[in-house]
Amino acid sequence: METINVRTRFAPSPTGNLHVGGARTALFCYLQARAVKGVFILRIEDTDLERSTPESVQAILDGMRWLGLDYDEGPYYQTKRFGRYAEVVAALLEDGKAYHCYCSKERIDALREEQMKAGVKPRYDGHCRDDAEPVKGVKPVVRFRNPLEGDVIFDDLVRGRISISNGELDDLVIARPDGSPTYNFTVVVDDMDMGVTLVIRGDDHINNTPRQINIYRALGAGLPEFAHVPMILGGDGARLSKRHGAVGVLQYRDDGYLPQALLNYLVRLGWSHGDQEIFSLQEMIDKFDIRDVNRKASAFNTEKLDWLNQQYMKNLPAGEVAQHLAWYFERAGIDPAPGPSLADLVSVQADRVKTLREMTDQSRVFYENFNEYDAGAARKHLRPVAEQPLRAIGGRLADLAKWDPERLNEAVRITAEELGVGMGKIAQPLRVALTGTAISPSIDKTLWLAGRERSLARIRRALEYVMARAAAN
RNA sequence: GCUCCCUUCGUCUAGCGGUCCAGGACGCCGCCCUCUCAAGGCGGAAACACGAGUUCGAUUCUCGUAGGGAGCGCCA
Repeated sequence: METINVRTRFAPSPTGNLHVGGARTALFCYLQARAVKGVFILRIEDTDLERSTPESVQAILDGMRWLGLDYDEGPYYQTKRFGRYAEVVAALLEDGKAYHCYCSKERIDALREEQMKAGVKPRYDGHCRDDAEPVKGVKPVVRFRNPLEGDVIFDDLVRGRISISNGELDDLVIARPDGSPTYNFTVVVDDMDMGVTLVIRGDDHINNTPRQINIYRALGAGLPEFAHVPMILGGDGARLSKRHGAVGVLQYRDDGYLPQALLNYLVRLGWSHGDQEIFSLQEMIDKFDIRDVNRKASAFNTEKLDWLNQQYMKNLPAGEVAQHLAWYFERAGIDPAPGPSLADLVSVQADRVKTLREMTDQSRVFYENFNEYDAGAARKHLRPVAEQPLRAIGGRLADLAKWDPERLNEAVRITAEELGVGMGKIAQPLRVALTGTAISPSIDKTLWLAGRERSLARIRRALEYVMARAAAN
């Protein structure tokens, strides 16, 4: 595997958005290719015309790009390769390695039902396998002539040796009456034509592998290596589905996660490197080996993703995080121009929130005016006793030479000392005055982000509120 | 039903016969810090599914049992 040009591929079918399970498979394919300086191919398996949609194709492409999983070849589309599949089917037919089958769906269904009832594995009985009579008016399907005897054995890079008897397999349909090819056939032709040397895919395909291997052999093609990675389950241990909420990669983007964080979370699902939790993309590439992947399905845990996301928000350069944040601001309709730089904002907010979306929501107040005070916060902190502290700090701030966190902190501290009260007596009313709520960054940082003009105006407004309230009593 | 596969704290995992009365991380609990919320520091509770073997010795090897997953399409 490490000696010659490794070629991996990610081959999703565009019947929905790129979900986290697929994204992790794509990540593994990507990492393995990069780790050995191989080639990573993207192929869209869109032979199911009924369920494939252009929107899904776009969602997959967008998801890949957002994650930064760039591919070296593709995207290839199976729908553009129908001519090639027909050619291979014809060759197989010619060689007697496939045959026409005229059995009706009704017959097949009845057969299956019978077999299930008899307690055996349902499979095609080979009715048309040998010299079947063409049935007038029936367009036949093409079936692959699977070997009757022997076992198919392969050494899966993550599962180890897997063996299944040909007696368990049947003659699968490789082309429908209209000539369109089926999945198990197209993958083989594509992987062969595209020179794929390592097939990494979900372990829901493990049962398909033996029959695909038989097709490779019939085609006289060399076998790629296989690595079947376990699935990702929902937080409740059940198979991941829409009822688990966010399953699409782009949903995580919309919810405020950094692509680095999601990638980091995903790579640690089923893979590890000692006790290390945080991996840059480069570290993943350097340390990843598909053979180290676990066999067990793992449950998706949003709390840990949240933690990772915060780690990234805190530790990435603020300017880099700010670039992502700008996207959320735009989406939320916030103009960043009248407020602090987004990098400054990130440096203050990163360790207080889990997502960029939360950061956006909690930062609006530094860019736009708020309409009213949070009722509970105002009741508790904007009381008549707050008048003196607010006046004192307001006066001191107005004269402050330079508006930076150090000086601001000092101003609040000195004011508290002069009034002979604790920091909280100044900070809390001030916090509510500045943000409308009792929750915000430390008071010096809050002042800093709000800026001089805005802060002074809001202190005046709070004083009016306090006095009006006093007068009302 | 049949075939294939899986099984260490709630979750993600380390462990590749003795170093394990099982280590790390998230979460949880407690304490500290503190102008709110966080972040941070310190500490704590928490797991080898079960039963037989093999072995001087099994979390680690083998076989069963139980539980779970996937597949059995003219879907991919």
